[in-house]
Amino acid sequence: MKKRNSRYHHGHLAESLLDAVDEIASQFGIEAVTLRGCAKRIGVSPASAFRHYADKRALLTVFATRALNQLADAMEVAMLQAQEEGGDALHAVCMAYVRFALTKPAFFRAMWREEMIYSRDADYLAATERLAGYLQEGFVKTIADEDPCDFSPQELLAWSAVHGLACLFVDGPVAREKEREDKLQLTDTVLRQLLPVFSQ
Amino acid sequence: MKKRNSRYHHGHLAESLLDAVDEIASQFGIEAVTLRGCAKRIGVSPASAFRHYADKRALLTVFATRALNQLADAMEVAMLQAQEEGGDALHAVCMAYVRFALTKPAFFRAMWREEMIYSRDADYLAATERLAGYLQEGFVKTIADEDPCDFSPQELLAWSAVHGLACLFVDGPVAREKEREDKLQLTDTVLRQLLPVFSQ
DNA sequence: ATTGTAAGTTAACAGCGTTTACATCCATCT
DNA sequence: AGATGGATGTAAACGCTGTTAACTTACAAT
Repeated sequence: MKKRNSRYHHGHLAESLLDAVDEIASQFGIEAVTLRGCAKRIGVSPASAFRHYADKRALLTVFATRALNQLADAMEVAMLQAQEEGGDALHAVCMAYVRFALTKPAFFRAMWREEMIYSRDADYLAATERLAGYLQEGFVKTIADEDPCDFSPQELLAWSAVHGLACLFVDGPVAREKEREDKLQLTDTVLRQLLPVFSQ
Repeated sequence: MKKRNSRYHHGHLAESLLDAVDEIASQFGIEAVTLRGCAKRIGVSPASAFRHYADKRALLTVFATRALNQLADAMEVAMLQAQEEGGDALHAVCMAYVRFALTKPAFFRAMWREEMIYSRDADYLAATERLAGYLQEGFVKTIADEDPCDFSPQELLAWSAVHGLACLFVDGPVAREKEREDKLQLTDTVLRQLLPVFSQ
């Protein structure tokens, strides 16, 4: 399969670099991610990264895109499961959103750090749209959506609430000392406050 | 008043550094803020900053605290004005929140960038509590607050919604191409969706 | 076999945060 | 008024960063 005689060519450097970002960000936070550090972890020269990414920002953009898709995956799973069990799909998707932010805070931060990524990148934008799609999908059966691309006020409120809660948990002063499960419980309670908005 | 004979001692270096952060962040974003850059802008040696701040993170912490208090000031003004005019104080405070984020996005980002500041700093925490206070104040007349330090689900929902909307506008893909006024109009619409939550 | 190209290396650059040793000024005490 | 000590600024250096340019290696197609 792979020829390992010569160590000169790595073979999967682009992906390995992403994995290195993954590991360093998970351990030490996204601000601690360094091109040289990633290269060293893989056992490769610092300059080699530039054969695969235009600059550090491009690498972080791909990483953010990957993280977005991981979040979207989790939301999809939650949605399908809720639909199977006849539960509230929107609620399940929102809970998955916050759960991901609490489980992988560095990934969640990287997703939205506009100054660190190329936020106009096509793949990145596609990932955000996929994400938004799962949030909207909870509404299609209750509210007639005017424009599939744009958001209804209810949809935007749902996204804002869940995104704001995740951000306040991750970077803000809310429930800083509490356990993960307590935060999820709190999330559930807060989200239930939204029910009268959607069932009027 | 001030002796300007000798330029050796600056006199207001600590504040001037904060102003430099202010200007550079406003022009080029918070990620472009550099200790050396701030020092050069003031006309002072790079090392001088360390007489007043333990490290860069400490400087950014004070800057974030100042920004938090500026936001809290804006919220206070909005609240008082609404109370005078008999308007909805909570709505006014929330609108001020988003308006500040849109007007000074770099400041808003700096406030919540946990990895860039010492978020356990006493002054910083006091500023966040002051901020939270104005959001809670909109509730004191409608909902009996159990614990003034903790948040009720309604209060947390309000903060989450307004914070999430601000974050999505500033760093996210929502309404990226729209004008400031359109975003504020959208904010108003979204916030009005919350009314049934508080008036049941 | 030759050769072209993709993918790696090495060495260097300027700029960064930070520290250490030194210089200067100001306030205070005789 | 003169000495002195602490606060405040400077200069030079450290290792680290992202990035580039010139070079080398390995594979793939002719």
